[in-house]
Amino acid sequence: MPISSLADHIERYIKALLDQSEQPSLEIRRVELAKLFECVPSQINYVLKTRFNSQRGYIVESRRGGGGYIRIFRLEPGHRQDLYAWIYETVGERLELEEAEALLVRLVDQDYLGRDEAMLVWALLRQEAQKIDKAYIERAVAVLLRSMLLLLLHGD
Amino acid sequence: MPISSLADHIERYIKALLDQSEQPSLEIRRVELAKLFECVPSQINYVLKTRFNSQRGYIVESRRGGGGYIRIFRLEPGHRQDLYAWIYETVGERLELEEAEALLVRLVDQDYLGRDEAMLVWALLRQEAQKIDKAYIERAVAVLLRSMLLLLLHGD
DNA sequence: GACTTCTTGGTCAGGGAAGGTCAAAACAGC
DNA sequence: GCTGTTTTGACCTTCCCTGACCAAGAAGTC
Repeated sequence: MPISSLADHIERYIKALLDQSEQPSLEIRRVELAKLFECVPSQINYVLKTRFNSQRGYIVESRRGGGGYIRIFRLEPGHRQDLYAWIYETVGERLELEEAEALLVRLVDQDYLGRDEAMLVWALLRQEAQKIDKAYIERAVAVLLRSMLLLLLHGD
Repeated sequence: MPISSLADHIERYIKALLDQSEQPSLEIRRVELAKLFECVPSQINYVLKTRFNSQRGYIVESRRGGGGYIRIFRLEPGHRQDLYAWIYETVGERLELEEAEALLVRLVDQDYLGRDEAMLVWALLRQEAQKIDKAYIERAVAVLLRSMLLLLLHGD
């Protein structure tokens, strides 16, 4: 691997912008960034996909058409990126309710989550799971728990 | 500094007028607005159709001919006590992504939700929805949005 | 009252301006 | 050479904006 590929440069540039920004999110225009680094626009997508995915603690949202943009959220400013990777790994694509409960307990034990927050997540999870077709419960639990955790952990 | 199209500017202008106004409604003349923003009159219709539809909590009424006008009603937010019931009702069992976005915009407009929070929920929603089997997207969106909203609004 | 004209607003299709996807080529490190 | 990563380009989707044409109400004319 080269010390610094073009993708690495773009990654550093975006992270610097995020550092400067007061807000938790940043808006860029794909064409402009591409022009700045003298590359094709789709290179930006590659960087976003490999460096700014949710496993690494980022969420990317975009809009096409005139006035389009790409918005990047940094879930946790600074450190502890591994927490997000861990959540993605642990939750996975399917999760039983019992596993979800165990996971919540663990997060509370390790002080990533308050007890009240965990209870609320648990209550919501159970309530929604009740209404879901058996065949999809495990998938739904995974998606639900992951989203709620990302939402909660981001404020700390 | 959000990236803004002309439609976004017109939207903000109209909303500012509504905010200033004592009444929940506002009367405009299509030509005048168009002149103000140096665009074609039909651009105003585009803004009304995409930003001030009933999904987003607005009702538009108009009249042609001499002395014609366009009147925009902003539906007042329900009482805070009703918020949960309202969310359950509005989200329902299935929800299209488009409807979810409209609901989020509305909650921000009516100050139930911060702009940053709403953008994050939206980003998470889109991201998770992408990975879900088409046949279940609308059910999943409903469940996800409801959970995230209840999680965020809890405590207000 | 019927006709005409003027004054508004409405609709819709098409071009343009973003961003997305995917597969193949190029490249770097063993 | 083999493998995994990067880079590119062709093609696609979504959203914005305009202009030509349509519809309706008001006011004047006979």
